[in-house]
Amino acid sequence: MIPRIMSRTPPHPTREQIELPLVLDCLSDPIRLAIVYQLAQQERVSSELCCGDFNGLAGKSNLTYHFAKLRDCGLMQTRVAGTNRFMRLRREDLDARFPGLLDAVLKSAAKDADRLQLVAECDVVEAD
Amino acid sequence: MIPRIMSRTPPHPTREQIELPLVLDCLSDPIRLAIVYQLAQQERVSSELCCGDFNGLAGKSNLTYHFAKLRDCGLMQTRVAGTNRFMRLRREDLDARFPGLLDAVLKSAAKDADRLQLVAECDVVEAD
DNA sequence: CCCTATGTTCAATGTTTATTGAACTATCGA
DNA sequence: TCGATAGTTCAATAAACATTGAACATAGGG
Repeated sequence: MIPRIMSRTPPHPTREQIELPLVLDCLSDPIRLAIVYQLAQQERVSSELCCGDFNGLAGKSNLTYHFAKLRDCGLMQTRVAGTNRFMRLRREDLDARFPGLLDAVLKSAAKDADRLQLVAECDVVEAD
Repeated sequence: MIPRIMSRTPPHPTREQIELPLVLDCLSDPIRLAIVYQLAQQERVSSELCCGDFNGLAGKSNLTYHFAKLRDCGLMQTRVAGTNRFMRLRREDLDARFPGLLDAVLKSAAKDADRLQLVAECDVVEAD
């Protein structure tokens, strides 16, 4: 049996490798849009969140799947710390690559927060 | 045998029915993004294009499929005129619903025009 | 050192998607 | 009225996608 390695930082695309269609496709999924939205709100505070902070959105293994997609398209970065993985938006890279895009999407999402069942700004607190 | 009707204007969503995830999903397909991009360039001129103007992008029946998706999500409008169907971007509705979004996507696409194999501004002329 | 918490991997599942080509509908002009 | 032109519909297909649960890996605390 080949042991599988899980403890290393997964690969991320470089800034230049970020592709518009992949980014848009990532953002088109309601769960991933909610993840990105939540990460964007966190930017004002500590800028990082860990997997468990999104448990309300889907099951654990399903979240892992969505995190991988968000990472692969360059929307977010994962940092491994002990048994936790901390994520943050790759805002600088996104803004450099596609100026105004992320903000336009986030503003649009905010406008439809109800419809999209997004967490309100003050709800972004850890659940017990 | 039930005769199928093809000559009536297909249904379009109202402005309020336009949904962010559907719009982003539509724009995430390279062929549809190219269609939208080309329609956006046409805005400066006659604002309308017909199906045949996109024949370079895919086969006819495949284009019909993509047009339907673009219509269903509210990105474009179809007007039936004789044996032609004229399309235009629903810019006003889009801008009202998600301010800045369409322009941000178009600007991002323009930046990657090469990578996305989009027609240059002056190339938007009918092929013989 | 074991137990628990955190998160990943993998295989299986059912759904949606994009793409074809062939058959069809509809309109226009000669 | 016939033929050409423009585009749609439908069925088939293969690929990609989202979701699940069970098994696993990893690190930290008693």
